[in-house]
Amino acid sequence: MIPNTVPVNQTPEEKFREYLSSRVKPQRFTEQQREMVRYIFGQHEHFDAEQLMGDMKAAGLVLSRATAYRTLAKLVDAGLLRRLLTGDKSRFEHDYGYPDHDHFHCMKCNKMIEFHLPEVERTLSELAREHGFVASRHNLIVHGTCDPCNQAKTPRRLLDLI
Amino acid sequence: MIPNTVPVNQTPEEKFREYLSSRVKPQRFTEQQREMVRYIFGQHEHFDAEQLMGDMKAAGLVLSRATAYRTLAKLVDAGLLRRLLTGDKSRFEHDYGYPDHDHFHCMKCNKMIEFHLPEVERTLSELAREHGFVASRHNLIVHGTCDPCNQAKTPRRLLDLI
DNA sequence: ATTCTTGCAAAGCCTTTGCAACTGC
DNA sequence: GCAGTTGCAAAGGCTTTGCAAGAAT
Repeated sequence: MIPNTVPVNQTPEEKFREYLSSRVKPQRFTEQQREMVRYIFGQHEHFDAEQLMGDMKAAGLVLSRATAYRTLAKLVDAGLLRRLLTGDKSRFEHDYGYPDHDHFHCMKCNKMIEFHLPEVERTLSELAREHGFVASRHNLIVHGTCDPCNQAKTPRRLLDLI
Repeated sequence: MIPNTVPVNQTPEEKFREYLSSRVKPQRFTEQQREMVRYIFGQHEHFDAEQLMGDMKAAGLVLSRATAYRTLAKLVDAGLLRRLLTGDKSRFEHDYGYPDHDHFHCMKCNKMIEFHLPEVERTLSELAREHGFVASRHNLIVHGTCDPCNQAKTPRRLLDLI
């Protein structure tokens, strides 16, 4: 449904280096940052800070919580990652080298299904223009339950019984 | 652009009472809850928990933080309020008696501008159906800067100078 | 009377930050 | 060597929760 990639002419690592060095106040590219970028772009799941640290630790890569958060913020700012607002904590996904898309979020299994609706985006930017609003990005998540979870037909839980 | 209200046949207070008494385990309607419902539906701004408590206190109505949060959760569950995910904290707005809509969120002045695009909703539910996804609600926020803030033309701040 | 709600303060959770040691450039 | 980065632990901001006292049904 969504093509897997968009052609890019730099690796995520290169793009990040470029971002860092182009700052008014140049920033440094460290080993921890390199490991994070490589690990993150070596897979394609949505993740949150805690998951990332856990997975990297399991892969023998260690970094402190502080560095994880600090670097994630830079990666978002650099346009390499996109931050998703799902309610509680921040979740991240690839931005660079991956087409724009929105999500279905399954409230049962927590899975995120990507989709892309160009006409919706066109409609939105048109409306924004009419309002004199300068749109920079949007966040669209449709909450519900996914097909597998619906098929499962688990007897619904009576939340009020407690 | 958006009609101000949708016809409803119960006051918010009545609807909340009904919700409370229809629970498997009936809940009680207290004075603090009544004050909250009346205060909230007596105005029409978007608000967060802290603002609500501050405003109510200024109006001579007191309630504890715990009660504010607990009641807001019930009001959302009852379909009276809608919870908006703007990133940091939860913001709320009327749901009952107010048409579905989405938002432009101004990143400079924090204002939220409402809009309603039926065709977008139609497109989304169609796509959901195709995926076997059962959608229950969605959250769409377009971030950017609003017309007044754009007109203001304040010299842009060099965030990197620090 | 029973059972839910309140208020307080403490704890929880995610995220940020001060500071000394460290490292990229 | 200078200036930015790391790691630790502590603090921060928003939200939830345990518990005893109070209130709704």
